[in-house]
Amino acid sequence: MSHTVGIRQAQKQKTRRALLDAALELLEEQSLSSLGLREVTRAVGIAPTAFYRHFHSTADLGVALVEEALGSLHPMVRTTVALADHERIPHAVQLLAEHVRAHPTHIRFICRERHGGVQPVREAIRAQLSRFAVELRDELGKDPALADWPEDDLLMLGQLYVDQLLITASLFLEALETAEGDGAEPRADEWERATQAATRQLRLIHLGSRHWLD
Amino acid sequence: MSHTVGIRQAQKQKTRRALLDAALELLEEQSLSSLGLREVTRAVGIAPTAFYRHFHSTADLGVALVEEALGSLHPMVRTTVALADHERIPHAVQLLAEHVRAHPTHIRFICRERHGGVQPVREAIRAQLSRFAVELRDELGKDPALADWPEDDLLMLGQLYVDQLLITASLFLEALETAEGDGAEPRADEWERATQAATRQLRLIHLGSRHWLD
DNA sequence: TGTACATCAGTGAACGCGCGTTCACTGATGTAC
DNA sequence: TGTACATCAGTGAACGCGCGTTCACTGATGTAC
Repeated sequence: MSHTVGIRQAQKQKTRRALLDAALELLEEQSLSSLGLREVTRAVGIAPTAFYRHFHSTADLGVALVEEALGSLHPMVRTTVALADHERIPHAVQLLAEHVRAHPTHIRFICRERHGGVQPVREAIRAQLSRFAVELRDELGKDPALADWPEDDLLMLGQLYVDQLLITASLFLEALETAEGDGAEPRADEWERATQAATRQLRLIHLGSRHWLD
Repeated sequence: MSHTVGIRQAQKQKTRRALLDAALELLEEQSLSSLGLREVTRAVGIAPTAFYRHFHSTADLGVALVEEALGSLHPMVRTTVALADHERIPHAVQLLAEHVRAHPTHIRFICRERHGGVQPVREAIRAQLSRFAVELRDELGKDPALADWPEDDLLMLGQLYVDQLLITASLFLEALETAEGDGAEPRADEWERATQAATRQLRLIHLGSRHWLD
């Protein structure tokens, strides 16, 4: 039997998790470039110097957050595009809405730091978004309706969708913020309006793609 | 004869300009939320305390930068949409490309702070972008091809174009950054590729709008 | 199983530094007569 | 035009504070025999 994780390693993982979570919460209200290492350790309840056992710097922590926030989303892209044409957009919007409600801090972090002041983090986000665009290109290429498209047109469409989905995510985020407190439900009509707007914009892009080669 | 500006007032304006310019340059490499008041005054060559004669805080300065960066663009929107259908997109892309080359710091600032860590600045940007969307809605409503559209569909289309133009602007910015030094020319093929991508994405949206009411 | 040593996550004191803000000031510019 | 006073953009010293980073350390966990 392969030995268990080890108490020491398990505890280290737990502290690392606490650092990431505390940072994510602090980043609700500020950018990474103004996030202090001491701020994070204070929130976790450990000495400032313990930070260095886990990350070189807050920028390093930021890169880890990018992988965490976007890494798990790749499977969702593939399964969504694999759906029948008319189910795709409602499904994507629904999935995104649920994801934003489940992980609002992740989404805000990505939106904020995509063009933020910390270069390695920007690069990490750009790399992840490129991956999404390429995956979309590959999946869309399997759609019979797009069979005749050249590869770079498909990539262009993929990028368009990725950017649009990010805009949609930030729209849902704004609807969440309109809610009174932090744990409060978003106003139902606000949420519905965001869903409608997102669906229509994606539908319009979809419609454009149907006539692209006319 | 109404008396001239006054030496004192002219000098104050000049210092204010210098503060805004210095801040804009410093914001190439960082976010507003980590920009220090002392950093800005040091770059200008005045005492830190003189800052308060012009702005309450760096957030306040940021709001002023928003008005400066976006305020002057409103006329451009109206004249572009007023063009004939087939000229609109090339003209818009061309205009945007020139604007990004002429004012890269402005564009980067807006992209960065749109979702950045300083709330009053986010609000100011959101307000300006809403104005653009409304202006686009009004101008697009005059287009015979969109005559039958309900107002809120037109607004949705306006928002889609605003967001897309911002994405395009940041695409041009990235092409600029690929250039070796700061003053260097962007590589011609890089620039051309950005132009092509922008044109095609806008054309696809335009195409979608032509078939929206089918 | 027991012992002796190695590892290493987290500690706590100390450092030099730049920050935002206060305050009383200076001296050129503006204004009233 | 000349004088006496008011205004106010910019100064410079001083403050308390939190920052990132260093360093030698502790003591629980891991490992070799």
